[in-house]
Amino acid sequence: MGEDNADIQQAVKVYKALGEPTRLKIALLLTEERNLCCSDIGSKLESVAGSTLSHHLKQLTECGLLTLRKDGTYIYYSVNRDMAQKYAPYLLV
Amino acid sequence: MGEDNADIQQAVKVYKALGEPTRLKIALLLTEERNLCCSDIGSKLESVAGSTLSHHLKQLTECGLLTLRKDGTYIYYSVNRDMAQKYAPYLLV
DNA sequence: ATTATATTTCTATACATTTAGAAATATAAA
DNA sequence: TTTATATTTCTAAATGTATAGAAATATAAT
Repeated sequence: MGEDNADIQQAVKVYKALGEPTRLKIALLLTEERNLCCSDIGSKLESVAGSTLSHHLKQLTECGLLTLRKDGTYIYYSVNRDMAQKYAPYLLV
Repeated sequence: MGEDNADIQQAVKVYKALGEPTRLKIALLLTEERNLCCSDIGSKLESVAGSTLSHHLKQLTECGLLTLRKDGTYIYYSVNRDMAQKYAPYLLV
């Protein structure tokens, strides 16, 4: 196996993040359109509480799949395409 | 989004299956070496009960990532490379 | 300063998952 | 037919996750 333990743990985090419907939808949204903020994303999903959304975005960010850029009160999210390419190029279709 | 709902559900299943360390290790093992049976796999992992292993293999099979071939009392597992290619080519390294 | 908006953290609850022992099933070997 | 081996299903306990409301934080606008 060419994969060391750290890499496996990283992969588990990424796949765990994508293995939940709301989060996978968020990742797909952000692959299609970059620089969406939390409330943009919220308005594109059916009724998810802000606190729930925040929790999901944190998970997607912490595994490295999303990057963020702060601007004032807003936080703009985008997918990290290198990570998507490595672990789940399915997203990039 | 080019992905329809059924495809998203399928992808969620695959990523959920891979988002757990024991299952990801099983998938990596089976990418390296095809046609391993349940107990072969068990002996390559550190102390996992047979019932637990069976449960994990079921999940990996039900999402389509693994194929199986029965031979007598044994069941030989392999990765479905098309599925791996589509959702997680990371496995194929 | 006050108010409004965006997002997070805290807290609690409901739900799902992981785990393994024990019992069950299935096939093969003696 | 009895015994051994491989795997599954059942059951229960422990742990983890998703969810959202309420309170907190942070920035911007009035």
